[in-house]
Amino acid sequence: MNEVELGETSGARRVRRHDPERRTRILDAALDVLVAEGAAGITHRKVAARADVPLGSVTYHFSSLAELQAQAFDWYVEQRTAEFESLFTEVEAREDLIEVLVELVQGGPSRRRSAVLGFELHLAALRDPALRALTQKWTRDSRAVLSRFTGPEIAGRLDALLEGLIMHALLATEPEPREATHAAIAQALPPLTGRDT
Amino acid sequence: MNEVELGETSGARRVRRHDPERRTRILDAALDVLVAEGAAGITHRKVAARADVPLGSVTYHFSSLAELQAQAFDWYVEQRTAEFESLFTEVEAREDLIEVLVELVQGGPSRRRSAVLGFELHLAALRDPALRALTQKWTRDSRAVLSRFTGPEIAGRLDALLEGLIMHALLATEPEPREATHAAIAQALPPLTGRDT
Amino acid sequence: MNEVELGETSGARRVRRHDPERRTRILDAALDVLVAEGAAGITHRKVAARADVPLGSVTYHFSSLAELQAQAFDWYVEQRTAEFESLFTEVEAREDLIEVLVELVQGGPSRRRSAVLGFELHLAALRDPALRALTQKWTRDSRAVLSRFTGPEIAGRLDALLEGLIMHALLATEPEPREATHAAIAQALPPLTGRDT
Amino acid sequence: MNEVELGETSGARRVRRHDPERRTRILDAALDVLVAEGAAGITHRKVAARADVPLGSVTYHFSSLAELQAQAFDWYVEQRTAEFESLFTEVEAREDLIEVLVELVQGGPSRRRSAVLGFELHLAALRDPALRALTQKWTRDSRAVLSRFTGPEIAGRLDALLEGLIMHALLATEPEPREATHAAIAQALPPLTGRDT
DNA sequence: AATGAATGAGTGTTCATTCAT
DNA sequence: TATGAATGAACACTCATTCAT
Repeated sequence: MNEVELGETSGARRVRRHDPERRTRILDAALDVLVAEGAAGITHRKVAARADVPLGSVTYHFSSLAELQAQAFDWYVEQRTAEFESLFTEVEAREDLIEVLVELVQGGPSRRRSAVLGFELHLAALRDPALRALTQKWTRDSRAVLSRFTGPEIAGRLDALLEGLIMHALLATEPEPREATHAAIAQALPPLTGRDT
Repeated sequence: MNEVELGETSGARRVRRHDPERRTRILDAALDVLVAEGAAGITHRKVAARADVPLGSVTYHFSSLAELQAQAFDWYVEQRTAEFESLFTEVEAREDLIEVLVELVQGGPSRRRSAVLGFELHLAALRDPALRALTQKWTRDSRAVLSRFTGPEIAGRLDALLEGLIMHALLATEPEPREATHAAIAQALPPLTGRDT
Repeated sequence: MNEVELGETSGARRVRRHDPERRTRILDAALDVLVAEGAAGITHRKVAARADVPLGSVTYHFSSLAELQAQAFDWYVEQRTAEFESLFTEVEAREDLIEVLVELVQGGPSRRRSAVLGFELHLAALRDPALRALTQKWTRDSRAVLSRFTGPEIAGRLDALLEGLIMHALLATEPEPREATHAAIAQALPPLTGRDT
Repeated sequence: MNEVELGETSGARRVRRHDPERRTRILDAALDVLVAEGAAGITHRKVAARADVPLGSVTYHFSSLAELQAQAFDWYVEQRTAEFESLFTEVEAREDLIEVLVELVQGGPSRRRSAVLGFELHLAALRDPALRALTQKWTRDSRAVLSRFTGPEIAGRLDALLEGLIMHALLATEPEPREATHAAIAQALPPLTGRDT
């Protein structure tokens, strides 16, 4: 809807005829660099190399490095929100919910990239008000999903708890026992309200 | 004798021949820069300017920027651990504990610097194993303090919850109501075990 | 069209948009610096200044200073080999050969640059195996040229003798008499074998 | 004679009561660095580290880096001249002389340090007139020693040849056969004149 | 006599960004 | 539309040298 092949007149992002996924490939590469080296390490050159595109291609598609970073975070949140939502499609009972959240926290290396990016975004947003709009929307969306099961108040607490648990899991040398995570989440989660019981 | 503490009128730097606190001043300056600009923004020059010492002085006292950063984080944790511990000296009943923790989360701009540095350290530690030793010791110490009131298991959950609440507080545009924070902490905190009831 | 070769009056640098010989100019400048200040004195900035290009241009064309030095030496050997070969095109008799070699040793300031660079290369090659490949090719080529007149064994000795004579000539405050050089070379050169007598 | 324990009044170098060999140890360390890294690599710090003395000790004993280098070369030539002279004490016949010189050229890694330093000095002297006085004295002395066996003219040629042979030996990946070196020297060496036949 | 602290100049290198093509 | 060449600012770091002690 907001992307047209031809005839665009506004200043909105163009779509290229050839290699239409180049933009996304660059964004993914930027996220890769972000995970690997942190916000300090992101440069046009590294992103270009990782995306396997010429240097000029990066500066062509993104008017500045800050813009590239911002759009990469946009893209990240977009993906992560969808993924987060999809986790709950089959949740029916309280125990299902707990199980999903435990998996979210414990989810091994596969979840690491995602988690690291989340914290990078949070920290970047501390200093960049433009990004703060994004984190707020993200938080709101996450809580909304949880709220469907818990009500808004519990959702907020749960969200904070998950954040802390994930950070600790990332930093721990040896993984927390699954039962401990389970107990922590269960304690925060009274009998479900919401669409089901 | 040839150096006067007071009466400096110009902004120009004085010759400081004997300056035994220079190291610490540089470390504090590094933390200031870290708060203001993040790990990405720390440079010898900015630190030197903030500490009001010549550039060469920073490289003289710290053999590399990584080393400076590491020692700054050490210094931060040392201070913060002491401060954290002192918060609990007068805690006697469950409600005291809750109150202290709510204050920790809500504590306004005065606590901002401290909190931001904590998250910067966490993020840096994700990539630097040397820093991970520091975060682990820090986490261990924090939990030990909490454990005196709650037992180890609850302490762990509580610590995670606090981490998440603080991050959300930092990012929120308008502060969470104090009651919400209170309720979240209270929920995580069963009747006290430990040295008192 | 918008750039004029002549008529530059100020020392200021012009914008040079299309400058296909820039690489070579940088290499020549590097050799100039090498002659003037030795391997110890070569820096990006000096080379840039001598080549009349911006600093960034040097680092753009050569990925490191070592690479610049290596390519400069390559370029030097390429030129010098050709020059060396051309010296012998008209040599027919033994006396012609001697005369050419005497000139090689005695050849005044015009030859100084070339000779100094040769020794710089030798010394650099002592520590850098990559350069050693270059000196070996160079030595092989030089000897091959001499061999056409003398056979390989004599060529080797002659080559060593010339090297020593040139070094001494460079270091002497007053030039060796031409006859002494002549005699030294003549002694090392038995009746010619090779393509002529 | 030129070094007194006490009561020095002139500006000449002092002798320290403690650690009287520190000066020489520093000079040897400087030569080590020179061999290892070339003239480009010599710094106060590296020399101090190699000599295992404090940084201040180097600047205390030598008023500048150039002075340190110059005195290191002095010290080198002094040692090498003595060593060179001693090589010939037992030379009686032409074949002895040849044998000594072949050994000089072929002498393996043990001679490498010495040879490298010789070329470093030559190259440095190309640009520093003060050092040129030293190289000239050195050359004169070497030739004088050879002259005792060969007469001055032959000594000069021989000296040049040796220089070239040594350089080639240093740069060659596989050593020249001993016979080739022998033949080269023998050819340059007519029946001996001098103190013996 | 001896040395560690200190500093400003200078190094190689990386980089965001601009621009001609 | 797309890109390689280009450049000036900034970076981390090294260093010779000075100086108080």
